[in-house]
Amino acid sequence: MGSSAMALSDRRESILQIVIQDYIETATPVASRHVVERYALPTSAATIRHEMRLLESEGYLTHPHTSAGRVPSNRGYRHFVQSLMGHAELGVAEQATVRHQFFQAAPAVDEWAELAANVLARSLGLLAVVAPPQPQRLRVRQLELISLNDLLALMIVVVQEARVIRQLTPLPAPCPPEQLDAMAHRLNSDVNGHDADTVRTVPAADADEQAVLDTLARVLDRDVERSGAASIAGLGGVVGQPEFHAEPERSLQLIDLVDRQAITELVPSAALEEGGLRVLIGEDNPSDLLQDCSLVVAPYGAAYGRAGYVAIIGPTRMNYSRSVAAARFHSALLQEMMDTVYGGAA
Amino acid sequence: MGSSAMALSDRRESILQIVIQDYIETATPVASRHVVERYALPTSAATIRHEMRLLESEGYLTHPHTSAGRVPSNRGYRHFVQSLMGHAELGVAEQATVRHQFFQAAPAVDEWAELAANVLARSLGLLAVVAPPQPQRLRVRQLELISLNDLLALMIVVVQEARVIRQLTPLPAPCPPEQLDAMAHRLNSDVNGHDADTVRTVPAADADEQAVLDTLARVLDRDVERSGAASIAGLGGVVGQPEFHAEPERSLQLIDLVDRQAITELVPSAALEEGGLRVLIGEDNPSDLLQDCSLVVAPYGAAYGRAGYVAIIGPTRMNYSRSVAAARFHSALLQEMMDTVYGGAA
DNA sequence: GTTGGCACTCTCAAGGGGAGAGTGCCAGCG
DNA sequence: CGCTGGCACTCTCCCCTTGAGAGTGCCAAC
Repeated sequence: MGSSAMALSDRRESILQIVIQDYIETATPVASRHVVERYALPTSAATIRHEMRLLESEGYLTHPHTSAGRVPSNRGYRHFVQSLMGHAELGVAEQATVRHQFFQAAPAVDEWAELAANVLARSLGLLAVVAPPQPQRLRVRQLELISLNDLLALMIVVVQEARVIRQLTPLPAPCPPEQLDAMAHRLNSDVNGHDADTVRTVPAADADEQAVLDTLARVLDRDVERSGAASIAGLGGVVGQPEFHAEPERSLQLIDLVDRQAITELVPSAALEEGGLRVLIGEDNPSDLLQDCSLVVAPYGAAYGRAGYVAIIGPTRMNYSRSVAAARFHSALLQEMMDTVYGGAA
Repeated sequence: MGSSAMALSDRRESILQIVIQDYIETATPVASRHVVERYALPTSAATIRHEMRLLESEGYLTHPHTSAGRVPSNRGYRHFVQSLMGHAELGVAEQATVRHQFFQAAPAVDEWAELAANVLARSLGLLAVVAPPQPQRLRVRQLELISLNDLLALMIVVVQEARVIRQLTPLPAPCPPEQLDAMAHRLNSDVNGHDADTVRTVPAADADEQAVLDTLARVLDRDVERSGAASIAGLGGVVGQPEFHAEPERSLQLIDLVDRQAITELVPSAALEEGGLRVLIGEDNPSDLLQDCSLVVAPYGAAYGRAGYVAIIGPTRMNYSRSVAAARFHSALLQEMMDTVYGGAA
């Protein structure tokens, strides 16, 4: 495995960087001759071969077979991400466009997550998973009751955790629209800021009010479970990558996971705890499915419960620089959106 | 092409039925010997071969190549669907389970569509697309304004067409919560029952009110476009089918279409106009992508605008009996749900 | 009308070069 | 002492061939 402590010489580092960037771009093993020609290096192919050999003996590169060019190993990618890739930012114009789209969208975390996933998937061509934060409890911000008929009301609850909940509520006693309106007004001050538990302690004036409060409490409980359905986009882009072409079963597994909304299982919760952006490469990932894949995770919204995250999944050969920049930008934007719109109440 | 008018003999019909059912089940061309053995027919393989040859000359069966068994042609499938397959219904227990799930869900067409797509995809193992009806216009039923801060309000619009719209609204002049509340109350009677066009004619008392009305009108217009985002599920099941294994590019196209939410384009609007359930087989379909696929479409909710639909997409080799039964059941259920919950207002 | 027999056709999987691509190493050179 | 050109070596990939297997189509007989 070579001496992992020894620093790489400058030239060797830049060769490593070239090999990785070229491989990221072309998806084919990169040959010594290709390197000198394309990058107009002042050395011969033989010299590059020599350096590549050393890089391989130190574990940064591999060899699919004897007569193939070099391919970055996971260790190579890791070094690249830590030291070689630099720190890119999204272009100003792109930032502005995305920001604009967000302020156009309906003001709910789920919508933002959906939008973020779509934008990320499209701009990176990779799989994007965006999960809203999971509140531990939901607190009422505003309660509305809309009469559908005398015995059925539509309840709308805006909660402080950036969600709007809708629920049908049967009424035990007939209740005309105006009366329902009055009830909503009355209850609003009683339940404002309350969570499921404290809503249960609010006294009710009559049977209808009791029914509404019961439903409200139940719904607050239920939505804690249900909330945070992650948005997923970009499946087409990722299974179109050459690494998936070779192994159709892997593609199928991935498709199935996405279809069943179960890729969230692939994002290890440990990655969220530190709070910073993380890059998991190859075997860092818990699942076999992602052995040749990398995962970029950026958490956000920890103040609103269990943190949500922006995750990018793609082959280890992904463009880390862009992915990291995009994930960082979107997580920050989501955080900002939540703070602006719902922050005052958190 | 043989005499299309001539009726098939009883024996030939039952051989056709056996071949189609066997092929649906096994996905491999069915050989004459296989038929006599598996179904214990009182004739020899040679006789079956003879009949198959006639069925082929009449266009009901085909031949992948000289030494392969028979495969149903599109015409064969069509005949099967029309005359041979019978009329199945979903099991009572299954009906009850699904019904229960629907009444548990949040009361909005989009949620129901999502649920229906998931249930269908899971139970059939095929691609399910469920689109809510598209209203021609949205009419306000109730308007709520929630103050986020002095310059930003959260607008919630309940419309008569079974939807709840949320939108952020910047306010030109600072407006404290109580004042906003009063404005909502005042506006509510002005806009109730109005659509985008008539909302624009409502006079505003001040700049903030104008801003709110503008946003409202814009949002009503925008959501007419946006509404009816179809729910899609079951991609995993369908690309796992053997017919897609052979052609990865086709799978990719399909995945991409699903990913971009664009499969709705594959459902020809002509199929919705008659109002009844339709089965489109192979070249009946407008898109090249579905050449070896069939589409089962069941419209619903035409009373609420342009009709929504329940669509099942799978290889022509799909289980038509189950697909048709399931599509019929779900479209009826969706219709029923809409009528129960929003019917009074339509 | 039905049947067994048989020749015929086509697919599919396995095996065998030949071309091409790259490396590893070495001897020589600045 | 590091760099370079040269060259043998290895491995993949593609094409071709070959043989086994599967099913049919047809025919002559019942």
